[in-house]
Amino acid sequence: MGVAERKEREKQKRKELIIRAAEKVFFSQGFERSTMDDIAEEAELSKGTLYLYFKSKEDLHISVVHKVGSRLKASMMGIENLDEDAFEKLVSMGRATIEFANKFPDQMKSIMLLESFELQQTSYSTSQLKDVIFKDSPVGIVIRIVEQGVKEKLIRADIPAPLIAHTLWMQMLSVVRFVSTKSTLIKMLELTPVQVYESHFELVLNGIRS
Amino acid sequence: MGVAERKEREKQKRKELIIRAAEKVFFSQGFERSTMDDIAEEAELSKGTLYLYFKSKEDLHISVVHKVGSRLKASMMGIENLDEDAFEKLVSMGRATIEFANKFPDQMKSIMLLESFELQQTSYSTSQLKDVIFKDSPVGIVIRIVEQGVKEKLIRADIPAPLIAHTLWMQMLSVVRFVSTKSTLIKMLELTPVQVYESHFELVLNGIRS
Amino acid sequence: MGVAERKEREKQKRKELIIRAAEKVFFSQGFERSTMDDIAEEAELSKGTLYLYFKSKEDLHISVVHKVGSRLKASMMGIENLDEDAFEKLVSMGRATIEFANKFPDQMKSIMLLESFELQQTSYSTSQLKDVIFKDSPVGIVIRIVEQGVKEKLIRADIPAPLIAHTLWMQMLSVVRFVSTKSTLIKMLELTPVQVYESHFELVLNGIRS
Amino acid sequence: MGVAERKEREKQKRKELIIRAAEKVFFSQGFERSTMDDIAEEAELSKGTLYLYFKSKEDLHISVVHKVGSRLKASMMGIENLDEDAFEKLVSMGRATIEFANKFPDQMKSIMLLESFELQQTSYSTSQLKDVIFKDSPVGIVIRIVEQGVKEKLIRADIPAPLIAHTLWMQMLSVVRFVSTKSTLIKMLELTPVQVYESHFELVLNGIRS
DNA sequence: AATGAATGAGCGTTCATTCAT
DNA sequence: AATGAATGAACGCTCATTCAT
Repeated sequence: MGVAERKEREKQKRKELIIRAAEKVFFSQGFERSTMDDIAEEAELSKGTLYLYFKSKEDLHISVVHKVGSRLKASMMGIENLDEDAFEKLVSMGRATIEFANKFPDQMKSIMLLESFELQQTSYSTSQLKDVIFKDSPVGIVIRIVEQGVKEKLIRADIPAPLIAHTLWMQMLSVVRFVSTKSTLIKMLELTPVQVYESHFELVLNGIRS
Repeated sequence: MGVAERKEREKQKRKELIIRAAEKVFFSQGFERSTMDDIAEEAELSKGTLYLYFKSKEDLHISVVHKVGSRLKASMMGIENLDEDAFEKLVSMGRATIEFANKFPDQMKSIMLLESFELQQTSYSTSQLKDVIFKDSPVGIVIRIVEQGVKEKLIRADIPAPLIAHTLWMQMLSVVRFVSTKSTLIKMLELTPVQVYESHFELVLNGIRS
Repeated sequence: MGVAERKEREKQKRKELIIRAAEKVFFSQGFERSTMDDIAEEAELSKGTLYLYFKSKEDLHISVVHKVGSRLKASMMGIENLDEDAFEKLVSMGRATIEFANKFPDQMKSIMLLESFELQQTSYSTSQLKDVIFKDSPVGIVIRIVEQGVKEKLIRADIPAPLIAHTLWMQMLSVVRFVSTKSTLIKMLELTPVQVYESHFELVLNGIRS
Repeated sequence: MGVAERKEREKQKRKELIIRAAEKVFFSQGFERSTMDDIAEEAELSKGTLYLYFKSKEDLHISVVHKVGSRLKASMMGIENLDEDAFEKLVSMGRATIEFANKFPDQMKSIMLLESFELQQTSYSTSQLKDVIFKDSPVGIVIRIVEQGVKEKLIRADIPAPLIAHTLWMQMLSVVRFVSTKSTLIKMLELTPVQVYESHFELVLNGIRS
């Protein structure tokens, strides 16, 4: 019986291996420009093998997105249940996001790309991808924190919590994008990413204070 | 030389014609999924002719992006010279952007896509595209307005003007993206895009006030 | 104007050329085992060019079948209007078929294959092919000749003309198949194809005499 | 040795099992479109196992054909030794064939397909398949019956018995093909298959009568 | 200048076959 | 003996690009 179990585990490992290879390739070349050959080579497997684990390039793509999304979400799991007020939690989430972006820059990029996916006239599977990203998006957590903040009378109640939450999240992605994109500019201004992040928090949180 | 001139003008007209056709096609199907055949048909020219004016599909793509960028910039040209204070000008720019987004949603999408293009280490021409978008980005105008605001003592001087300007511009794109992406959500919250935009202005402008 | 015409004619020639190449390949290897590469090589064209003239391998296949069918039918066109009685016409048709089979053995093979196509569990386009072959099948002519024969009181009226016609046609294919398939056997029996054909006519025509 | 024997028997059983599975799959999807995976699944064995018993897909195909052929032949074994004259025996064989075609339409189709296989210069194994089908074809039995008929002075002696036999058999296949192929036509003519078969017998047997 | 026929490299996917376990 | 994971050579089809006219 240990055999069947180990086999299963090995199979999962292979799947992970392929997803990791696909991640690398997708992120470095974009989905459309990535070929199954590229991925196979990166994974050091034959192309046919990929199809043993994923039924199509698209299926593999979805798995990659899913994986990335759940990784981010996981890194935020704890925050919601901390013994902090809403503002502290929002800052914690921000820091967790930044940490994630530093640790896994490629994956953060993919998240930002995905969240603006509808911008591209994407063919086939946008709806599926949206589902995936929506289910795994941290925005759900943010909504609940904002609701808590409204209850605590810390956050203004005149704007619906979900709107506030989405705005916060989008602005969060905004800074991250800025820092990762315009690093040269930041250096030229003799600033550090940390300073940029901190002033961002100050500005936006101030904006929502009740 | 009149002849040579007219020839030149005709050539430019043809180029414009092709760019317009390409725009339509790229925006309706995405770059990768658009074929030179599609564009040729839309332009009512033969495929070979396209290569007389653009040396590759990529070259045509860059031209389209360039065109779109300069169109947005043009729509903001006047604002800088208005007899308004910095805050009024920033609001004017915001409104101009929103108007542009309403009038040419596809082109606005392409701008947002481009501004986050560097997220993908996209293959071939990212550096060229960056140049294009940077040169044409309205952020240059915003920088000058913020500098004016600092001089007017309306805007806080403790953060470098370019940083403020970039932040403002990124957040601007952020709301536009939000409105265009999450329109269903906005309806569900019984809000209108205008309300979303107005509260955005209030929040971010308040943040930078000196 | 002559230019456009000539172009059109050239285009038709190319189509013919491809069809002829495809014929060769399909008949020598069977449809499924023939590849577009094979056909392209036989036609001395690039694979892409084939798709300029035929939208798929299947489309090309149908064209080939069509061509072959109409070639056979054409070779029988005159017979129906001869000044002969039904029996003489049937013999004429038989001879025309044999002549065709001698002149274009590959194409005759394809006709026989097609007429029994429903035997194979053919996928996709059997219905289209059936239409093609039915429309072009000489059986239509045979039916009209048998009807004439019934009117002339030469052919028995107790069996419906179409049934007789189909039987005749199927038996005709039967001998052709026999001669082409079992030529060694025929030689061993010290017979000639002609003798086999003649005794066939005698037997089957005798059977339908009124 | 009992052990070795049982092993051998078991091996044969497995082979039979696989052939039966392959039969199902080949007949329901056609040879080219059937995959070893399909067959393995139908046999409830792993794909690798198939290669333990058959060295290739083609080898398996040949075995299937062989099996079908011998099944038909078996169903006619008894007839040759009946106490009937040649004509009665020929009718018996015809009826046996029809019965077989009714009971195993798919297998009958495959026989007919095979008998006209040489029409396609099919690739690989035609020669092997020919051997198989020739060895197992009921035509051998027919030849002996016709020879008996000649001796009995029932059947004309001016045409070599093998030629008559082959003609009869080919025409037999012809009707079966007709009935199975043109069933709609037969219904339209308000006929039954039985009537078609009976008139066939009448016609062809009459033709060979001495 | 303009055409459009021709090209050929490349793509996602399939599947007969092999081989380590 | 049996497995099933892995392979890799094809396949049908697409499309950016070239080039003779």
